[in-house]
Amino acid sequence: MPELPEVETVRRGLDPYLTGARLSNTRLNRANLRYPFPDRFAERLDGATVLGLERRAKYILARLDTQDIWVTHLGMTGRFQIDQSLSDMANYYHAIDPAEKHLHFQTLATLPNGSRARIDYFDPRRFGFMLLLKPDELYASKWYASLGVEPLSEDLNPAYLLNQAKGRSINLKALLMAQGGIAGLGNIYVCEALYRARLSPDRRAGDLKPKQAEALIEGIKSVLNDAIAAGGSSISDFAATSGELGYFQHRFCVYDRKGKPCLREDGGIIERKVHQGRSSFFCPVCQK
DNA sequence: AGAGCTACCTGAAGGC
DNA sequence: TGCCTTCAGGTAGCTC
Repeated sequence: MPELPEVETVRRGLDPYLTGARLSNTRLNRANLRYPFPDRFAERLDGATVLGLERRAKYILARLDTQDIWVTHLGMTGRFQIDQSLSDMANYYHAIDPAEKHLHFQTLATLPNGSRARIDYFDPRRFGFMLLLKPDELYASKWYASLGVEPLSEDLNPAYLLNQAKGRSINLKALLMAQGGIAGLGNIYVCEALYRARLSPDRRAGDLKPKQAEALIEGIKSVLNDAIAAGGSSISDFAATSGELGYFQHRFCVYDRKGKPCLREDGGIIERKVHQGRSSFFCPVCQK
């Protein structure tokens, strides 16, 4: 599900309910997702107030007034859902019936004006995870420190990309997928960005020319911005916190379009090829 | 350094 | 109807 646009869509959906809210009644329905939940997780969330919600790459960071930072990664199938229809505490918890066997985490967010929302986290494959860290623990952690630049920031520019690509023999698909260079792109948006730049995923990174780097930067930023504006891409099971689906999936030019015609006048038939174990989709005619 | 494979886990879809 | 295989938005770890 979630690459940067989907994670940003989730962050924006949660923000009005979580920022400024006091957490309570946190409940875990199992001991682990990808990793075990943090020690005393529910106890440490309960009573805390969320100061703000941020996104870094594909991570959602909730800063708490307890100095803890509540980190969530959605993995492949993680999904937050908000329920504001709480008439009384008796219906606070979902009944855990078979249809909701993937509901792993719940917390109650109460804003200063008294309005309440229950925040539910579902994750069928459980590749997602939650952490609770002090700021210095976060900044010192290997995974956080190794994240590359934010693609929508000024930090991602042609000079940076050329420097990343310089002398590398990996292909462009691998270069863009690596979270240590540019953080937040995933399989879909890498495919789409390469298409927008008319560059083949197989092209050797070290051969990238300045003009091509500019086109690639433009492709990356434009596809991410377009996808965020569309509320992300809903394929299979992604939905915003409101349950609404994104609609960028209807605007894919290459992803999951194997055998279909390229949308460009000078294009061919979209092909699928595996790079590093992940499907790449591209037009062999207009992407060189 | 980089490619390829495995693992984590469930569910959907397609072939027969 | 089932049974089997393949594939899926991510990341980490291992070998060669």
